[in-house]
Amino acid sequence: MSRYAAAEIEAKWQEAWDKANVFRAERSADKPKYYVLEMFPYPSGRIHMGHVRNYTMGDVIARHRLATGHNVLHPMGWDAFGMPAENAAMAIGGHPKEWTYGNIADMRAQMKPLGLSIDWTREFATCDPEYYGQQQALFLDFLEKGLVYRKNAVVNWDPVDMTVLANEQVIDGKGWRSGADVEKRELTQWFFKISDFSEELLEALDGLDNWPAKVRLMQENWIGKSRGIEIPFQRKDGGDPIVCYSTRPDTMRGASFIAISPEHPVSRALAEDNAELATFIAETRKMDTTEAAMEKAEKKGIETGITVQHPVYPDQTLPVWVGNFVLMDYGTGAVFGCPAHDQRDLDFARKYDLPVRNAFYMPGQEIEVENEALVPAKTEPVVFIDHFAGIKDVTSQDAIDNTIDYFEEHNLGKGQVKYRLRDWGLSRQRYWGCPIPVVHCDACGVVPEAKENLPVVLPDDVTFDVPGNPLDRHPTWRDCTCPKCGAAAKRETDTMDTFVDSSWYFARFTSPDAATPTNAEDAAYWMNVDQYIGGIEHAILHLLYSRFFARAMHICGHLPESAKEPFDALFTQGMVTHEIYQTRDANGRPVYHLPEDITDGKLADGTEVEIIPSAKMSKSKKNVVDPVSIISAYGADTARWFVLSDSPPERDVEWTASGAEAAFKHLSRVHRICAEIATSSDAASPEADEQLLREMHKAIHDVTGGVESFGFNAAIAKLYGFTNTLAKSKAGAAAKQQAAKTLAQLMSPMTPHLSEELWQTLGGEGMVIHAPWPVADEAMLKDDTVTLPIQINGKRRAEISVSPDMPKDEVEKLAMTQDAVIKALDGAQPKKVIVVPGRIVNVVI
RNA sequence: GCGGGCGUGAUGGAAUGGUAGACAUAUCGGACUUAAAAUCCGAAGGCCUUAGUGCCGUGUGGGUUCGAGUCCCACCGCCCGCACCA
Repeated sequence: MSRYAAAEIEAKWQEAWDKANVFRAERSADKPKYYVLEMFPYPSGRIHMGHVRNYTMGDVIARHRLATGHNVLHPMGWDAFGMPAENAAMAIGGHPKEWTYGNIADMRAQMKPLGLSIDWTREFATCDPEYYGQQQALFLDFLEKGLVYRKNAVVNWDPVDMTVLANEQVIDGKGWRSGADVEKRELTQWFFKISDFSEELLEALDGLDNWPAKVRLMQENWIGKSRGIEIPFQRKDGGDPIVCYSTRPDTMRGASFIAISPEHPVSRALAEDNAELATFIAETRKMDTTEAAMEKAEKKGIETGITVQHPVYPDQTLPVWVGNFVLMDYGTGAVFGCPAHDQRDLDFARKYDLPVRNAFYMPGQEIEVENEALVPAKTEPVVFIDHFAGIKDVTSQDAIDNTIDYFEEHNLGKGQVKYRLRDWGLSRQRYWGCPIPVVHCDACGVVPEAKENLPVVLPDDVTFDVPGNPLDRHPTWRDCTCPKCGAAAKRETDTMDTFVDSSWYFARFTSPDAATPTNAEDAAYWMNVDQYIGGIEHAILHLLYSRFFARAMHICGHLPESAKEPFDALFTQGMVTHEIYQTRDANGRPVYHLPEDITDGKLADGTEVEIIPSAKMSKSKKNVVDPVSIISAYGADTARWFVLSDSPPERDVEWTASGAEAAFKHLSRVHRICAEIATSSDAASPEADEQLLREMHKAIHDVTGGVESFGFNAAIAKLYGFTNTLAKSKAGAAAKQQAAKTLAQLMSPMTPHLSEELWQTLGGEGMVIHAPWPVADEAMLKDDTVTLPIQINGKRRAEISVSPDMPKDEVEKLAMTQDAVIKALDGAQPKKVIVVPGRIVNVVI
């Protein structure tokens, strides 16, 4: 009997699929379409287990849909622009373009052996001029519709390398290469007007029923709609009032200071003749621009000397401070501080000895705030002290509403709805990205490039021996003529954020060769993406940007109205993790070791290694397993089977050598069992046949359910069980062959090559990929008897075996005859008996 | 810091509010073998001088419920995101 020769089987069936052109997606009216998409990879050069897991999941869905009669679109491409290519060029020389296309070729070669059901004819990379040229066309359309504009924004500036740094390149406030203190610099940059869509993007979340609730919630919080109020505070020195924005005007009575942003016009004006303040503002500008860093940084302030009047209690005077924690981007760049009811304000007040005044307290306990701010939930009732709007015992939410009304009635302020969502800055001062297609003309100003001049192609003759954007120093690339007046002009040298590239690639896959960004018929037919799969790390930005882009593309006529929400269903999968093996060098610094160098917790020379629990696979920790070596050792089906087993897809899965070995052994076993069954001539056995077929229908039911609901691990557990049943069954050859063919089919989304081989061995007709998905017979799913546990006061004490249809009162009667029940009751009547048919009986005493 | 998530045997994990630990790994025992590998069969959450229809047990502490791994509150730990990483 032949062994399970994965390499041979896999090559053979991949060729057969190619020949039959099974994965080619063409529009068709006779079948329902199904578009399944996994987030496309960045071409780093090597595929990793995370890719294998992600693409295998998508492949299971795609192959299952194929088997259920759908016209499936399952494309693949490359998110190919970005910093790593430039970093590689700087570190090892070469050109980002060569590096990137070389990596794509390598990764494609590593991916193909997985046997994914991908229509490779639709493949593209975002760095192809054919793709980014259409992206430039989109940009021009957006510009025309007022969806893009220019404004000033700050960037991280490395004063030594004379270059703009990404947040990732700023480490503890210093440039990652130069180590110099990073400064902030203001540049004129392009922005997408995503904030115009705040309300729409928020409201439409409700309709995304097939998105994880957590992602919708994260997006809701990110958009951050708040109802608040703008309150002008009159300056005692007669200057323009300082307008504060607050979402908690119910705390007004406790206001004891005003804090304004260092970038606030008042701060800037004062700094001109206040050296101390100027220094403070300069210091603040050195802070990381990330929100996380701002929030974690020590809250500092400096008093301006300006005072304002409390709008409701005119005898109260509040000092105005400049605070490093106030963001100019949000609200009005000024807030009032209420230390009693806000922890940050309280810490600030304690630090600078500012007064702490309660606005309210909890009913029944009049607490003075000490070191912990009193912040009740908005729905909790509180007692207001001396409140101007005449409210006493109400919830904070009611108090907020009343206060806003009161302020509006008395002309003291204006209710305002605000969103946290900011416009999307897309300008990047880098070479390896999509050029922004505009020119700067001395006479006409900023002029969009003419569409017939697209694509604006990146020049190849650039060098990376010095930092900064090579486009800036290119001798001729910038030179162009103004599309408006024909005079000599200069190209924009900024390129687009790589998030732009990934915000519409899903639409481009519907017609990758179209001469416009999309083809209307193809987009109408294939959109939306029926199932999108990717990492939870993209829960906010990528998905929100894509939702915005779909709307903007609709406005410009590139997508139908129905594609405004481009992803019908979203699934966020977990990572592949691995243990970390570590030893220490002479200086006590950690040294990491590759898993393949470890045997029984030891290195080849016998040195014991420290085992650190599972963590995300990363090159620096060396806890990586190369899919290529796994595939050559065991085959793609084993790798696919393993990444789907054990862990639920949304959670992390730990790669273990023993697990991979076990997956291989199992597939070998299935191969062997099926080969035996194929040649078996056992006579039929009515009882055993019936039993096997019942189990087969249960397996069809459970595996189908698992595949359709992302319960791949559960589906695989069921397949293990069914394989055992089949192996032990005393059924006749015919029943066994039927069961084995079904097993091959049920496994085919996960182990497509092996399934084809088994199907052929068992005499199945054609290829399993063309066989319709089996359907479970409902009548075969019911058991004759069920075991009901009997609980007494919630603790299991006995069990009875009954027909699933036995009426409730009969089940109760039978339960009462059980020894354990009689003993526990001791002649008394039970307080209550709960019978859940088919589930449980609980006797309450 | 803020927003979101997760926490179950030695390990990965299963479990529409209804028998906690399915399935798998590692481990141990047995069969087969001259031997090993492979294969097959089986044991197994913890506790106990009472081995039971016993007690305890799903990060910690409370709560709701006839019944909680599951729902609610608080805390602890870990993970993801925080707008120029992709």
